[in-house]
Amino acid sequence: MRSVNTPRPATRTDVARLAGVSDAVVSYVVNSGPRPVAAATRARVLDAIHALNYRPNATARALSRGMSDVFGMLVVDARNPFFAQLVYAANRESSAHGHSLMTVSTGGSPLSLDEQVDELVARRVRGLISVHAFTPRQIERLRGQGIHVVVINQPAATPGIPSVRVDLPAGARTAVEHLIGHGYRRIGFVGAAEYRSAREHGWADAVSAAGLPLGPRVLTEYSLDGGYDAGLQLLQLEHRPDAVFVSSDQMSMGLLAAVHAAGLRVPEDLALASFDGVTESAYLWPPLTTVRQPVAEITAAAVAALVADDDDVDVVLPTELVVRRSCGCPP
Amino acid sequence: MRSVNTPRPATRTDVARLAGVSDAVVSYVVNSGPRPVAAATRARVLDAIHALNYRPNATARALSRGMSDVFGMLVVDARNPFFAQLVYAANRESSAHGHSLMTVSTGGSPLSLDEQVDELVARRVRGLISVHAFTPRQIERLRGQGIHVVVINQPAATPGIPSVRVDLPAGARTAVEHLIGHGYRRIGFVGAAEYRSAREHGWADAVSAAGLPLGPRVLTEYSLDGGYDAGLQLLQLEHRPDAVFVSSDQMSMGLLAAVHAAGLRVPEDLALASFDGVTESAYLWPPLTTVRQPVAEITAAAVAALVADDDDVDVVLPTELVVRRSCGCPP
DNA sequence: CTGAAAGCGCTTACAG
DNA sequence: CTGAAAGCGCTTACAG
Repeated sequence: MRSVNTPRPATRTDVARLAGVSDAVVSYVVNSGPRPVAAATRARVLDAIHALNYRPNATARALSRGMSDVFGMLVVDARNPFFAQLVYAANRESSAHGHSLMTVSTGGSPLSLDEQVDELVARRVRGLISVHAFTPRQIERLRGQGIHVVVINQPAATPGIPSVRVDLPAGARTAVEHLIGHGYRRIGFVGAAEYRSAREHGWADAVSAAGLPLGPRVLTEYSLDGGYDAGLQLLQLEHRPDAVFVSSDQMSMGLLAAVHAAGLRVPEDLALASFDGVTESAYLWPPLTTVRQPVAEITAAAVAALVADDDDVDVVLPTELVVRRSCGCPP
Repeated sequence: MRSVNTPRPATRTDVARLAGVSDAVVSYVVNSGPRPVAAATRARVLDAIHALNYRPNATARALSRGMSDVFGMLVVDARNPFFAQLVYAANRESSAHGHSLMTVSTGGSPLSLDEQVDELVARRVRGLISVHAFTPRQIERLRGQGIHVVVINQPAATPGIPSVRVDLPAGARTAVEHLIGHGYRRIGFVGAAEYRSAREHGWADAVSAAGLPLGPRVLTEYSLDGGYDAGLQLLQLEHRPDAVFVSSDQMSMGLLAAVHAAGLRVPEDLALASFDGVTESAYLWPPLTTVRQPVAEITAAAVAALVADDDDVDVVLPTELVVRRSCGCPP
């Protein structure tokens, strides 16, 4: 059972009393403003803070300021390694700016996206990093609450809202061009229905530009199982592709499992180029040739946009093709 | 640039005014208590809430109650798939109980564990789910702030603090016994220095009980790279083991990469049994035989302990050996 | 440079 | 069943 007398944490008033100053002065030194404090006074306050092990109550501050110092982050599923790395990086980046991060995996919740955003709004998060696009109505609502928003990794910028993204079609194109350079002539595509366009267009452009016919296209889910399924479908085809561009490393991992289970080999029976460049991609067999998204730079730019509060930001970051063995390159 | 006149969100007073009642009554209906409200009044309030799209301000509520409705969660690194799954499950479980979850990956932060806990304390989190053990001093401090704590996945219970765990040695034992059943006689161990004892003891017990000599033991980091390194070390040994028990699926993934890179095969050249049972383990090549930890049950019990506020809880959950191909079993 | 005081949006005894 | 009022721990004009 819980012990009876729980000593309450020190408050700003306790500190003020001990230091012999007013509450306001304690606030001034804790926040380094907005008014100046004499050096001697400041020292006394600091001593008192230390002696009492005082930590400002973040909820009181949030109420008073009308805004917390928490950022919210919306991803589809933080178990996907790419999102996991984004969240991890965003966490570090937010901390560096004195903010905490509250992450929600929107997929797999019984609540709608709007309801999940509402929860964050109720907590008065100061900013929101979202991999979901928002409708003008949603943006208006968020803005009405004074919440800054930045949308990341969407194929295109939403007007009037800061966005940080990567040139998805260009990234896909470099991967497919690399596959073409290997001499593969029948290049398939695996992607997800919802986000199909950007990466798929990159694939289609590269294939067409090389004067080749479009290979088979499989649309599935962004998941391990989706990738596995896609692999199965591809392998069952009467006329199999000799290479495939897969829209995410997680899908590639699933697809690889399907190929192995069929007793076939990558790249000999089916070459593969992937997208994301998560750490795991180097540890799969074979190691993935993949388009690396600059996770640290994405989150850094996103947090910067939140902090700067400039709605006209549209940062487009470059991707980088990481060549490993799944495409057929030598070790 | 941001639009000028941001309409402020509706407050409880707005609702009260519209419904023609006092602020207190709005509170009573929002919280279904602590005082009863007449049905007709209640209906008017609900209408007003709806009309104004009112959402209670969570920060004001937290200040007033002295406690937020947020749970904190401490993991080492949420990019590790096992932790990612724990976090995901804890998130869902918390939501089901009306709580939000704020997760922090303690590794890789420049802050100490104490400092990271302090941040959560400053936010007045109501409870804390931690994969780290706490010292009596830390527990005392947390308790002093009225914060409930539950420690998960530690090898042993901390007296006076609720804990939810798995029988680590028993789990390891079943995996190693399975390996022994295959006829392997020289069985190695891969684990991490910090948590070595529990899983390592299980391995050692099973090996000794079978009258076999202990195979080589490699201590490294809980990471992909740690697993890769361990694989390298094992393969360089003059007298290689014919099987190995690896302490985590993430490490196993790294080790598998090392084996493949060396042109060797699992299980033919080195059989493998792993620990955790993350989703990914089924998609590796070969699929991992692994000791599955009941992630959903762990988080459910942890949240239940937090909600119940009973310090004497010590839940020990069973693991389950999932047999796949890495141990040498047929597909 | 410092302090007294109002206010942030809630909750909760206390009266009625 | 309902309301007036104090209080949670901060911040921030406003005076001095």
